[in-house]
Amino acid sequence: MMMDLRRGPWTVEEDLTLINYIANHGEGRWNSLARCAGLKRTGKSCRLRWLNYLRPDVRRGNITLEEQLLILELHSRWGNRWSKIAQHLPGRTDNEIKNYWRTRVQKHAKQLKCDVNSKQFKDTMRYLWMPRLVERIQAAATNTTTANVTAAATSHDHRGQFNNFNNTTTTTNNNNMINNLPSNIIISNNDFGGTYTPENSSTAASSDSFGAQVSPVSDLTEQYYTTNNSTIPVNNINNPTPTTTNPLDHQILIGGAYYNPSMSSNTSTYENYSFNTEGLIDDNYHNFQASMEQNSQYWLEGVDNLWNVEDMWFLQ
DNA sequence: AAGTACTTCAACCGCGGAGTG
DNA sequence: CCACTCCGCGGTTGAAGTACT
Repeated sequence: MMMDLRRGPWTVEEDLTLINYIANHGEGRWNSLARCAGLKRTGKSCRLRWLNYLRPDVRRGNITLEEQLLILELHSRWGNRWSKIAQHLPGRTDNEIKNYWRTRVQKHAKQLKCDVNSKQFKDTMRYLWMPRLVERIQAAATNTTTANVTAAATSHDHRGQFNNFNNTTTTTNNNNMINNLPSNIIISNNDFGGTYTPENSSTAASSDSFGAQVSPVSDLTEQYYTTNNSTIPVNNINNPTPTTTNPLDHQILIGGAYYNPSMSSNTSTYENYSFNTEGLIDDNYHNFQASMEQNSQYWLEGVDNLWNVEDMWFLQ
């Protein structure tokens, strides 16, 4: 029989009912859960409400710089695989990341009058946006060790009204946030001289943890060896020539600059690149900057209304 | 102050895959 | 196999909030 099902925003009472039911019976089997709990909602709706909102470990508040960096990085690898990306951002939901991408990233692309998938926009992200994010993360980490991130409840947040769970202020040390980056994104202030140790890299790619900077991060970094100070594509250990075509497969971040072999000329071998001790800058990066200057009028016009106040660091 | 445009994000929808009988 | 149900994912919508004129 088809009982009348509710739709639209959830009420406090419905939230309470769902929370209490799951506290007593656990989650899963959503259709029967909805029925047994007496909720006039579809199982789907209950699942969504729980996973995206009521779940105790859902992380609220603004997307941090580190999370932004991660989203850009992971999206460049996996595209719109939101749930997969979300797995690497503890407490964030696929919905939230998807919303972030659509409202922020796609907006910027639109304002630049280019497609998010275009090379132009990807280069902008890779050579300007992401390095700048890294710089800001570094700056934040060195400027203060007491900076806190507070997860603020929104006006839609019912949870604080009826229980104590998840109402603690989330306080995160910036150094810890940096440690939470995946190990193939290394923030480093020095040169390319990280010591490669095979035993560190090994095949033990079993952990999804972001904490260990000396071990590969599962499927993200199968092709990487990671050291304390640098991340080196496996291809480059004994063979200087990249063997895959995905530019990001070979992207290395050292000294706050992205090194991306495949951004270079047709003869993209690693020998083409020069490293320095301040940061690793390749010829392409210079070329890109040069072309940016050449097109400064275009870019500045675009950039002028491209970034909101929060993003004004971009211009400096 | 009021009207309008824009932004955000919670929630919905359709689809495809997995499981089951 | 086939039919059916359930679940999870990605795309989309629209209400509420905010900014702008």
